[in-house]
Amino acid sequence: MATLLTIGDAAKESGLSAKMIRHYEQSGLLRKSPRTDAGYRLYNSEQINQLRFIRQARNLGFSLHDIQSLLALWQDPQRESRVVKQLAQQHLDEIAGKIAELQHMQQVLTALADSCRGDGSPHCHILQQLAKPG
Amino acid sequence: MATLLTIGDAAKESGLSAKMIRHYEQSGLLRKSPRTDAGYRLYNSEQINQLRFIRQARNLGFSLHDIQSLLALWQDPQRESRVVKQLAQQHLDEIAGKIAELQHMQQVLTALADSCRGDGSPHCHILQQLAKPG
DNA sequence: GTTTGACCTTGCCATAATGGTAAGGTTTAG
DNA sequence: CTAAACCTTACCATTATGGCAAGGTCAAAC
Repeated sequence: MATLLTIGDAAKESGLSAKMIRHYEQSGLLRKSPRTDAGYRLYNSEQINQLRFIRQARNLGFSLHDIQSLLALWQDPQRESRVVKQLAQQHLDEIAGKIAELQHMQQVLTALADSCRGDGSPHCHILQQLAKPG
Repeated sequence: MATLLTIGDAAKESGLSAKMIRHYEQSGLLRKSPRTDAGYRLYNSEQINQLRFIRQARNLGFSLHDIQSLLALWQDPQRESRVVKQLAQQHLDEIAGKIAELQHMQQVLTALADSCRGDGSPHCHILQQLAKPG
């Protein structure tokens, strides 16, 4: 059965917002969807699957740019899994980089916060440290 | 000695870019700096210190919004260190949240990547998983 | 004294991904 | 027939930063 959903229902089905779906279409991530006579977008189950794919990739932190590649690979029966894995690995490297950066901030700031009494007095190592020229 | 620096030198001294300094001024983070007759901004050593303060806070990931508060606290001799510590703790919570989120992505994606052969064949668990309805 | 290069100025546009709002058309249920 | 709940487009906002362009200024070299 070729059930066709309007964008609101497609949003509910996919876990995206209608706003995002329109945005993805406009930015070329999705092909333009067919419309009713009144101009309402319609989505079939294949397109719903695409939307779900996008949502899951977003949940893994992939950029829309990367997702465009992932979608293309997904739809290419001739793809080499090497390419997909490479994309994933690249993204993992990025994630690891961000984690490291955040952990560094965490470490430094935790040390500072620990040495701040946090009471009613104005003395505070955090401000003191931020004010140091280093 | 009241050495006055132009914005380029202030940028070098502080580790910020001239663009950022102008932006900080325009967004109210910094007071409007005095100008030469020709309209060039001039910075004295106190303002250079402020710029350094901002850079260090940025390095710890504080938003410009938070930095505005930090600057105000820094310049208030009546501050209570409690307030500073609270700000820091709040930011630490945010950092921890982001780290957790990234680590979750890392974990899931690593598992997927590990189960992708990454060779010349089209078979790929990563795409398979992204395509699953869950 | 003029030229040249390195500065400075403002203003506008771009990024990434999303949300909000407004003004207006459509469909459906009462 | 009307009201609610949809849909449409278009524009603006967010966050922090970079880039570019058109034009003014300053210092040094010629």
